[in-house]
This record gives sequence, C-alpha cells and structure tokens, in this order.
Amino acid sequence: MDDDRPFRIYSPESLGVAIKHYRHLSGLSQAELAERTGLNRTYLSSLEQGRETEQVRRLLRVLQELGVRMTLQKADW
Amino acid sequence: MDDDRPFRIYSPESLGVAIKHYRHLSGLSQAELAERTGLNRTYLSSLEQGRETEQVRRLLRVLQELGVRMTLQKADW
DNA sequence: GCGTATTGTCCGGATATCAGGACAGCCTAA
DNA sequence: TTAGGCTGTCCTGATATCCGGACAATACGC
Repeated sequence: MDDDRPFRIYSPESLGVAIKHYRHLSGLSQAELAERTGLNRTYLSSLEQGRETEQVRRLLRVLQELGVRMTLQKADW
Repeated sequence: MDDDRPFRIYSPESLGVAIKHYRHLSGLSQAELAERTGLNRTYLSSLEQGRETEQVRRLLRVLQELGVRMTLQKADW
C-alpha cells in the first residue's frame, strides 16, 4: 500500500503520468473516470498524454518562478 | 522562515490564495511576475482571484475522484 | 493633503480548448 | 480465429480563454 510517495509535478507530461498512475490504482478506465467526472474521455486521454499543455504550462511557469513545488499524493484519510 | 507548511489545493480559489501568498513571499508585484513569466498581468490577477476556473476545476475534479491531493510548497533546495 | 505603486476589473479580438463522434491498434479471453 | 474492452488520435463546431489596453480604487510613503 505504500506506493505512496508523492509525485512531483513539473510539466504537463509528469502531470499526465501521475494521473494515469492514480487512475490505474483506482482501477478505473478512462471511460469510467470520464463518466464520474462529467468530462470527455478524449480530454482525459490527452490530459494523460500531457497534451493539455498551455494552461498547465502557464501555471507551472508561475510556480517555478516563485520557487514553489507542486505535488500529488494519495489522500489517505 | 518556516511558514513552510504546504498549501492544500482544493479549488481555484485556494490555488489563487496560495499563489498570491508565495508571490508576496518572493517580494514580487503582479507586474514583475508577469514580466518574468511572460504572462499578462491581467491573467495573474484573475488567477489569484480564482477566476481561471474551468481548467483548474476540471483538473481538481479528476484528482478528487481519484482520491489524490494536490499541494503547493516552497521548494527548499 | 499629494504622488506613486499596486491591484481589481472591464472590453475586443485572436486563439486555444473541450465535447462529441468516430476509427484503428492493441490486448486478452473464449 | 472472433469478440470485446481499452486507449490514442483525428475532425468539427461551439465555447472558454488569454492578451493588450485602459480605468478606478486602494494603500502607502512623503
């Protein structure tokens, strides 16, 4: 259960990798996750591929300039 | 100096609050940060106000569904 | 008071993005 | 082999977004 090290997010690609990782942990398909979130499966696919770049890249640019690190981690309640 | 507790990001508003916090820590104005990042000051302002909602909201929806927590923290090298 | 810096907000036009549908490739099981 | 699930990718139209410029309000120091 302790594959629980946080993902450091530094690019759209690393964000995509992390999301895919956690989706697999949850045992969900893209279609199922799309259903639950009300999003399009096509969007989720491109998100995991790191193709939703502009918005994320902008945000990461800001954080990098401020010396701030973004991390994703399983929320163990 | 150890105001270094991570920000938990759960909404566009909390993201904005965190960014503004770290920008102030860096001693930068919106204009200066815009200059350094190549972004528009108007955009930074609305980002800090939590108005860049759709993209961020989508992403946070995915993470919430997967039980994943996003955090921002000063990168102490 | 005054002047200046900073920030929130509005507008308009150019652009990026998302949804929805579709198709093909890859596995895996029967 | 065939069938089905999963995923990556392309296309189109509708929409959200960003930039650039501008203005007003606020805060601060002098």
